[in-house]
Amino acid sequence: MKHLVRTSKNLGHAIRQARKAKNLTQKELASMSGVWQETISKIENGSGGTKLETVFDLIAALELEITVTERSKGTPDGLEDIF
Amino acid sequence: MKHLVRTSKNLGHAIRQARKAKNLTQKELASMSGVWQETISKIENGSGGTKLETVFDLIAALELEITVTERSKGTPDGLEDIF
DNA sequence: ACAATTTATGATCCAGGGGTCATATGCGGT
DNA sequence: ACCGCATATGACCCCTGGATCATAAATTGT
Repeated sequence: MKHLVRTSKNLGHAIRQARKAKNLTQKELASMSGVWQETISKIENGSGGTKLETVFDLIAALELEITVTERSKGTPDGLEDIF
Repeated sequence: MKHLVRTSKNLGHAIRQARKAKNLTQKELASMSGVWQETISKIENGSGGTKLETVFDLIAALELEITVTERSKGTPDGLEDIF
């Protein structure tokens, strides 16, 4: 699954989805990532202003990766989840 | 060009590279993105703690995109720039 | 419907980010 | 070596994110 992320809300969705896919509770993810459960809740719900490092911690714990590329020109291949 | 981003430093490199590729000065990028030149300087040099929104602003101005995917298992295809 | 677990909300505190301005340092061109 | 633009640094203030704790609300299982 590939998530195009343009907003905090997008990111929140991607993280929640990945967490659910691994059957983790926020609390579990919290203890694996070092990010508080309350903070995870806010992030998953797209509350903005999150710090990059916090995101990196979650991404790492969820075994995801972030890539930055040139914006795809043509028609997107339709397989991404774009929130 | 594809940048795997795990740290603020990675992000900084990706942004600087994209800016250079478009022949923009930090000041120009600043006025196009609404992010201060001084802040861009810090981000490009990998100073941590940046807020997500700031990054999104820069990414958008540079016509880049961020994607979140499952961490690639096997051998990376060797074509990415991994800082 | 209830109990237990999970998630959200609310408040407090503190550190640090980013806006802002001034200035210093760096660097390309001649 | 000098000049001008580019980038970096430093200081200040304000605001907000995240740690932390308590608790409310929602969800899940039986």
